[in-house]
Amino acid sequence: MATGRTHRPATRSRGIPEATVARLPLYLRALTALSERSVPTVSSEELAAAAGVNSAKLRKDFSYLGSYGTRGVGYDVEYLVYQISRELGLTQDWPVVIVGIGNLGAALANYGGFASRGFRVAALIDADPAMAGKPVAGIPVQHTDDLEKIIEDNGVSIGVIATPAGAAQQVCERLVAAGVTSILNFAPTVLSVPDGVDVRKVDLSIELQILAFHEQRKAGEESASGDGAHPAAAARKESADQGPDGDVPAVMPA
Amino acid sequence: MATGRTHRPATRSRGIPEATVARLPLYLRALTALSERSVPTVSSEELAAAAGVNSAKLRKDFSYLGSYGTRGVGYDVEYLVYQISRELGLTQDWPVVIVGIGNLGAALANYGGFASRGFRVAALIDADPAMAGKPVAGIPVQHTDDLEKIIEDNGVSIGVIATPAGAAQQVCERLVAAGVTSILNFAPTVLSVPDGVDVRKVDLSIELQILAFHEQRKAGEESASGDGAHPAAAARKESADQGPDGDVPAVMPA
DNA sequence: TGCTGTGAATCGCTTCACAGCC
DNA sequence: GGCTGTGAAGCGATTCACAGCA
Repeated sequence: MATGRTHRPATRSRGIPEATVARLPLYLRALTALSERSVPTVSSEELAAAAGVNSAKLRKDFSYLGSYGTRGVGYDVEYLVYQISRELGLTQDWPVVIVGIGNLGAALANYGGFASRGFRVAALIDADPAMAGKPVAGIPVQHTDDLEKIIEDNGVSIGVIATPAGAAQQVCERLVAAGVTSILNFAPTVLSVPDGVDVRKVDLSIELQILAFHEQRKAGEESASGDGAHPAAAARKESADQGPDGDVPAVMPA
Repeated sequence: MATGRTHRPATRSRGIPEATVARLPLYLRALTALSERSVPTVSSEELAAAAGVNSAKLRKDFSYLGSYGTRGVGYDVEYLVYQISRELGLTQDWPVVIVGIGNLGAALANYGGFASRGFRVAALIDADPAMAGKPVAGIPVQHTDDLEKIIEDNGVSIGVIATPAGAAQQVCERLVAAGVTSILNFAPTVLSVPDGVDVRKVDLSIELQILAFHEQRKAGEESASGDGAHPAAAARKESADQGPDGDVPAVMPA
């Protein structure tokens, strides 16, 4: 137990702010779309609009990576795609295991965006013996008993937990003991992990509760400002920050 | 219930920081677990540990809601559960529609945590005519053509988008035009919405990319500190901030 | 001229440390 | 003595505004 204040300046090593790291994937997606349309260059203004952030923030973000733009012109799309991919570590392939092949786990396994960029589903693992061998998304499900062997054989360092809440902590411990150092947790539980292991979580009901809070507030205000009333087609605004991204806390730092 | 409620929330629910709102669901979950175990009171220290945050932050968070604790003692569990639920708007029922009943949409529909607290799946909507009438999680899927009618008939103000990226913006516009003012977006796209509509997004591949960044960094450092090597059973640390929660940007404000 | 890159100002959240009350 | 509630300090992220360069 870490009682002794292990004060670590959070983001040590390379000085890219967490908030910036969390936005890089957004930029990358926007850039990839531009690349597919063979657009050669973009201005910070255009790219920011496509990524749903403001341009000053984007320029500041990029300034942490280096000086990849050209004054008076903008950014070379292909070059930026490469630089960001490299920065995010997507130029290599990351084998990933998914543990817990229920509804959600199966949906994740089938999710296309997985393989698309740098990630590969190396194995599916479930505790139900009846699932063993059954293929999901073309990959045979393996039993939890073999978890350690699977992790080691495939050199997996990223694990996805999609088990029920009750099983998550134990699965987490086995993953970590077997060598996994990054975990994406879909189970509605707080995971305890040793230093050096990163955890990110995705939780539907938390997101809904946050929306409900704001929804309730809207209902309470009701017609404070003059406009409002007709949300339909009219003015549209690029949402400044959608959801859990622009976030900061991100990962538990090593 | 009701121990020290001598005070009224002097600071009416105006200025609750987004970061605090994003943590309330976490506290609520921890408190609910305590409640089920019939624990009558908790200290900020204990509750903070259960929620995976630090105790000063928790106390500060609660101070925005009012003075619900008792000095020298702690917080009354039942009373706090009620206060936080009320603050989050969970004392009322929120009908929710899910649009896009593919793998993910179906998994969401089946997700238990949905109904558990304040939310009810009012309808499932899909563009595929072949899906129409087919029950998923006991609820018959309806066709997109009837989207507007469904929203209005059920008084839905929260929508979940689980469609492919290409369809998301259009679905979003129809939801908003029909009266939805909060959207949870699972499609990997930036949604444009009018002022007054909140959007939160959940994106698997973004989370993975953020993990990959840190993973790559770890591989680069390698052997900076002496220990390492045996991540197994030893020291375990309550992750300070797991994933997209402790976040701030949250919702696009009205 | 136009757009990037960045110091400086600002904002908001977190953390500290202790006063206040049980 | 113990634990909450909170002013104040600290810190990171955002935003501003403009210098610098193609």
